This record gives sequence, C-alpha cells and structure tokens, in this order.
Amino acid sequence: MENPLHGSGQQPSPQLPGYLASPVAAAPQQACTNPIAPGLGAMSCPPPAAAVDWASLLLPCAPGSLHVGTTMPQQAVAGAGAGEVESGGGGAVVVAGGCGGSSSSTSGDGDKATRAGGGKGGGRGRKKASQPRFAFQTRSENDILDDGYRWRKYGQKAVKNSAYPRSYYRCTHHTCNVKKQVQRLAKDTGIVVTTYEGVHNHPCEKLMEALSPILKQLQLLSQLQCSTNQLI
DNA sequence: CGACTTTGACCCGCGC
DNA sequence: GCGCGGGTCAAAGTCG
Repeated sequence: MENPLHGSGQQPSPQLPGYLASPVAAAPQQACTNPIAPGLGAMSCPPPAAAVDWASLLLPCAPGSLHVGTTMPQQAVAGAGAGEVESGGGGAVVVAGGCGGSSSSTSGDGDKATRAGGGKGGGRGRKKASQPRFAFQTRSENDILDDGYRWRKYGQKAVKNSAYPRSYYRCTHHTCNVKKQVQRLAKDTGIVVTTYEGVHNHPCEKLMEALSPILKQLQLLSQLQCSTNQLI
C-alpha cells in the first residue's frame, strides 16, 4: 500500500516497496483509497510477486527523484508536514517533499546530529534533515501497513484536532534512517495517513525472500543455457 | 534474552 | 520572550 507513484507512469520511489505499488487486488475488507495503488490497503496480503517492479525496488535512492503522484485526483500537498495531510474524503493524497532536501516543508535547519545538550533528551535528532518525504492515505482498519520493511515504533503523540494519536516508526535496519508516521484522519477515521521520510538504503527484506527462489531458478536456467551452448 | 512497544519527559522551531 | 505543538529519546514493560 504504500507506493503512491505507481500508476502515474512514474518510476516508483525506491524506498517504497515496489510490490505495493502494483495494482493488485485489495483485500476484501480493505478498500484502499489510493487510486494509484489500489492494493495497498491489504496488510495481510502477501507480496504479489508477479506484479513486482523489481528494478525499482533494487535501485538505490536517486536524489531528486520524483515523489509526487501526478495523477492523483485529489490534491498533492507539498511538504506533508505532520497533520498537514488531508484531503477531501475518499480520495488519496500523495505528498512529497523534495529528494535531496530541496523542498522539505520543515524549517530546514539541517541535520543537527551533533546537537548540544546532555542529560535526558540531549542530542536528539530534531528537525529536520531534508529528507525526501511523501504521504498518502489508505483506507484500512490496520494502522500498521505491511510494506515489506521492518519498523520499530519509537514514539506516539496525541495530535491536536485529532482523536487519534500519531505513531512514529523507524526502519530497524542498522544503517537505514528511514522513518514513517502513521495517523488516522480525524475527518474519516477509516483512513490511515502514512508519511514516509527518507530513503531505504537496503533492499526490502520480504522482497529478497520472495526473490530468492526466482534467483535460484535464474541461476539454474543460466547454467543450463551455458551447457547447451557448449554442446552446440 | 533480544526485539519491540509504551509512555512520560525533554528539546526545538515557530507564531504571537 | 513565552507558550504551544511536534518530534525524539530512553527507561520500563511486554512478548515470543
């Protein structure tokens, strides 16, 4: 569910699992509101391997790559800040910050990794490294959407003007600094707004699991072809 | 026992 | 300068 780009003719962002970008059937009980990725509402839905955009998944982030779903029927909101993701009900919204820090909606004070301040809370990474950022909505009963990556929750905050809290997740991969925020729309509690920030610098785990048997078959085929050529 | 979630406190940016 | 709201940390608790 989480690739807002697919279907727009754009190359899906590498940081989002390509299989989620595929127009696969949604789970029966989950009507995805994202016309670009109609299957993205299905948390329990296994990756539809046949429809995977493998190439995009394995690509590293291309700074400056497009993140906005241009074919969205609803608005695309620049700088999807927290709580800024809204739309007329039912429609999907894709929000994009610029890749490479070109258009982050936040104050853009740079990466304060070496922030002063000790004690509890000292050195907290605060806003806002300019990371590529996009948000989108899915209609789902599940807040947590299985995008193929592993996430660790590191915070939850009550959001003003919303009965539902916002949850903060971070990719569990050691070298990966991707974060995402998950929040239900106040206007339509059936809609989950997910905001990704950053770019995965590692392949999707589930993708690799799905790929491994295919790769093995490819190896076998390649070997077979080699031996066939030798015979000829 | 490691990985993960919960939760309160802390810090920072921004608007007034 | 102050207060608010958002984002993050980290200790404690939970789970497999």
